Amino acid sequence: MGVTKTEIFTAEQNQLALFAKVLGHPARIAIIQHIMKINSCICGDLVEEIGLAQATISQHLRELKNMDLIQGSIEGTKVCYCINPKTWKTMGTLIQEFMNQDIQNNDCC
Amino acid sequence: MGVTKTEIFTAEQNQLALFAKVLGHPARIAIIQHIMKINSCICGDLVEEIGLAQATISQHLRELKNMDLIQGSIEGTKVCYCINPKTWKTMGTLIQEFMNQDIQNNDCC
DNA sequence: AATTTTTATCGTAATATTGCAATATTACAA
DNA sequence: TTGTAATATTGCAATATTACGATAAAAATT
Repeated sequence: MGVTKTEIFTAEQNQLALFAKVLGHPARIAIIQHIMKINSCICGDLVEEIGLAQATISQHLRELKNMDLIQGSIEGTKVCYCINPKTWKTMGTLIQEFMNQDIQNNDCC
Repeated sequence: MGVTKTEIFTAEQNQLALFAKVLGHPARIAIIQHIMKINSCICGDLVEEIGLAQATISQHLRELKNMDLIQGSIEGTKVCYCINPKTWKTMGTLIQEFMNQDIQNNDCC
């Protein structure tokens, strides 16, 4: 079917999965890393930086925007993107909470 | 096309994306949380716990196994699963490294 | 041996994702 | 206002994912 049965899971499980999903593509990882590395907003150099077609990059940017992970502002003909710190922190907390569950009693398998 | 161009990204970007991708479904989040909660390996009660068909659960378990995030051992007619602590830690380090990049100069957008 | 229990696999349908060419849109420049 | 540059959107093809019924396999129980 290709359609996820979100209704049988908690809101937290669904949100965590959505965040993980948007990070689940190397292009989107690379985009975020590039914004971080430049240490300011990026304006237009993503297509050369990452080797994908302009339409494809735009699509990945839209997905990151849909999750509110990045925000853009129009700067003439260009559009500048940067991380949305609030969502970034929300995501970080959710992921960390999930990852930090301690693994105990794992001598059974 | 539906096929990711992994060859234009670094091994680390691809691996991080693969880990994120496998966490990008609420059923797999729920499976991991249940194993953690039980605090030992789980043997067979996943289908009732999560409301998906047995074949679907088995498929999600296979994906977690493919990423080496869980390991199973046969216990009679049942199969017991637990977290693979080594991969879990590897993933945690990768994700944390990625998440902890500091957001500075984000007053530009 | 026949039955039951549990899990894996196969096949299939429905939907989602990835990628790109073509085109639209928007703002600036000449 | 005509052209140029940058980005978004549309439409499409190829592939991937999700879900489940049916069936297989393997061990335990009767």
